[in-house]
Amino acid sequence: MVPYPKGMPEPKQPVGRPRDSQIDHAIASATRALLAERGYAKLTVDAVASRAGIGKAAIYRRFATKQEMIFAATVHDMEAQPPPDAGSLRGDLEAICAIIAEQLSTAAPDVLHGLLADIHSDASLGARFTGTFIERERFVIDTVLARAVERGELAAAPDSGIVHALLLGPIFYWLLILIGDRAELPELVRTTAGAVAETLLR
Amino acid sequence: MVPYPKGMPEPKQPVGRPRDSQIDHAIASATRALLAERGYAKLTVDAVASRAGIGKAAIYRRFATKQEMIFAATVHDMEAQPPPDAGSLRGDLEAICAIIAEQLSTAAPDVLHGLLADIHSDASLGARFTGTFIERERFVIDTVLARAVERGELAAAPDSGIVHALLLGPIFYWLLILIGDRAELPELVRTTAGAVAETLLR
Amino acid sequence: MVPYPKGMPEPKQPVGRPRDSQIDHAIASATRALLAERGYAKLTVDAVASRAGIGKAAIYRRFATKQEMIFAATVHDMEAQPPPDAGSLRGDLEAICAIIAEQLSTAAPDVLHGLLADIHSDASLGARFTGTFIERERFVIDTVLARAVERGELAAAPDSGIVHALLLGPIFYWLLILIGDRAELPELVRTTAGAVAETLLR
Amino acid sequence: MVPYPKGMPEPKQPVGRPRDSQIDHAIASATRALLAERGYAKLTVDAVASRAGIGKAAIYRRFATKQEMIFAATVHDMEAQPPPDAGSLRGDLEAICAIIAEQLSTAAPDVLHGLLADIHSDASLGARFTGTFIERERFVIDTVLARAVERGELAAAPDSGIVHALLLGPIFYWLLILIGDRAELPELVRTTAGAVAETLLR
DNA sequence: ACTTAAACGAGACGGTACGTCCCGTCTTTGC
DNA sequence: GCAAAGACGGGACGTACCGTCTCGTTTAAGT
Repeated sequence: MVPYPKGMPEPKQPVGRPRDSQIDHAIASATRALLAERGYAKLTVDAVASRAGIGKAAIYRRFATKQEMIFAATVHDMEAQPPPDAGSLRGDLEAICAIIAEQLSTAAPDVLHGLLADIHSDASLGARFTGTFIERERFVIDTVLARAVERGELAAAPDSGIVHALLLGPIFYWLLILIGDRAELPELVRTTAGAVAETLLR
Repeated sequence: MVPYPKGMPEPKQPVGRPRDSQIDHAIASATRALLAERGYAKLTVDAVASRAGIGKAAIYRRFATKQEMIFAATVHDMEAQPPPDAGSLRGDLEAICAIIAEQLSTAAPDVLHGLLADIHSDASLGARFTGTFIERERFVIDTVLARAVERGELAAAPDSGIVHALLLGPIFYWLLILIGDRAELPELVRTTAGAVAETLLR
Repeated sequence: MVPYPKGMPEPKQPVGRPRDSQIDHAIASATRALLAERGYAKLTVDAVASRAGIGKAAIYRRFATKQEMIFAATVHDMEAQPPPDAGSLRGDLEAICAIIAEQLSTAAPDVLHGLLADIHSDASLGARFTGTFIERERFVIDTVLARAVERGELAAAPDSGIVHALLLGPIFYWLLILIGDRAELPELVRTTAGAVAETLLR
Repeated sequence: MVPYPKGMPEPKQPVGRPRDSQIDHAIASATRALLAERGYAKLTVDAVASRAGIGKAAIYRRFATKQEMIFAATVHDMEAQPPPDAGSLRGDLEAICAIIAEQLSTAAPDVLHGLLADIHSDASLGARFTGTFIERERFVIDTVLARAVERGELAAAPDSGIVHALLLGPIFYWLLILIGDRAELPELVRTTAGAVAETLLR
């Protein structure tokens, strides 16, 4: 995630005291710790500043809003993954699914819901979310489908939106709505990927 | 949905002026109207009271928190649907899927996300959500699967949790994450139900 | 004090169930008890009704406002005293002073201040207060002064307003502002009456 | 009056943004203006904040309750007056009396009563009131009496509490209870001071 | 070494909404 | 047909956060 969404059109010659990168880490750590301790709804910016031993201004110098701060602290390590290449459509789908399941599992459901709610309460945040997370997955799925066409597994690439929903929906539903047992995730991943693969392959 | 979550375990002999059921409706209507007009994040209790032409106390007499109020107003008319009986597993699954898609479509994504976030930020609300919406769907799915076993379509009923996720996950994902075009919902429903049916029937 | 300030221009033929006079006492008792326990500022009508074992409507059927209720409960037994006749101006003044001191001593300072504040926050209440309590005292003082003129102690009756203030002011100040020891009241009464008498007699 | 009754016993090194003293004045001004316009009973904290162009938090950062705020705003400019020295007991007493009459005349009776009621409904406010206003007057009276003893006017200083009540009681009674004409105040002051002086001088 | 511009901790600021409390009125059911 | 019980509209209270804004101090880079 971009650490300094505020400002910085061109990397102009810095003047004055530079930002302390330790503070970046302190903010992220404090945010994650407080999310784990008290949950998304009870997280306050003052508490983060206090826990991190810094002033609120240091936070708002880096992030425009509380939501940006949380976004950066939580999705920070969700680095973009290159499209998997397992050699078969089914293998690729299962890999995509497994990676998402793995990434989503690291956060508590209330945090994910809070984040999603905040994202969808504001059009510009929603656009950023779509432009990064959603587009990234769409690209991965498109790539995998294109390779399947190249390999001759598929005659033509189907609507990738629907494949996206079929493939990732069950994982989200399991983790966010059913709050299901994470031990069963591997089975769910396998079943989901299998169902999608068979449907696509007719 | 239970209209008076506050108090009253046994329906004891009422004394004093009874609650005005018109106010129940006025609260729910005003809440829904304001959610539609201004969105979940900008809904205030004062605005609901003002719009409904009542005092705030009448709201807090019925609901312990703003979240309870919204919960009641939005999940209120999601009346339980009896399990469909289309004569075939595939038909039943498609019917379940279509009903959920229909119900979810009536609410804006930001409302659904706000609701889910609030539900999962509070244990008691979460329990009530699970106890109503989730259990209700689980029962519907279990019934449909049992009938398929009776008809000989299935040898044994599979894990209904996973079926639940496979069947409803894509719809949620489409509406809540992808914010996809609702015109494509029928196709998504058909595809999803088909995929699940084929997977179950091997 | 007038027990039923609401309604009742003429004592017309009562229709229906008559008011329960026990309730009058219950209200007054509960009011006095709660004033003693929690003070004027924390007295609520609901608490009085609850303590008296009656409904709030029974209170508001008798008194137009909370203030009227307290007024009735606290100044109820301040029956009008006839002007004293001790045979001398000084004796009369001391008697007036002593009676007021005695009556004021029965109430806590916070109650008196609360009452006075409520009285002066509303013009109509203020008028009623002046029309009863103040006029009554003025009449007593005028009578005593007139008798002193008759007896030849005074050449002419002085401005009774100033005598009023000189005579009762120190008592009020002692009890309401200084919150002074009530054991010293007799001495204060004697000194005050003496000073006023000597001033009037030159 | 102490501007910041909340916290801070020793004047330790201030950290962070200091309080804006303009806001202190704005609060006091707005409070006084609204008291004059709408009366004590109809004064609200929101109205004060709005009139002063500040947030409610700025008020509650300075004062624990609405009452503290009003207390500070109204007793604020009653600056302590040094004991008068007119050369005679009678002259001094009349000066004391006149100063009090002057100060009390600036406020409406409903404000004074409201203030007194609030002061006596709370022990801590009452203590502060006694510790400032009452003690200050007591000191002035003690000083004047001591000087009269030095001058040989009095053999020994009498009980200053009783002198206090005799001297200021009539003024309070006239302004707060009788709501008497302020044009007659000078005469009342002269008469009262004269009566007290003659009584003390035998 | 000295200037300067920005970052820093602390916390006050305007604003908004929350959930509570109480007043005086209204509406049931039961005696 | 009045009384208790208690719901009702209205409105103020004091609290909690948000995102911004001073304060006085600290830290580098550039003179």
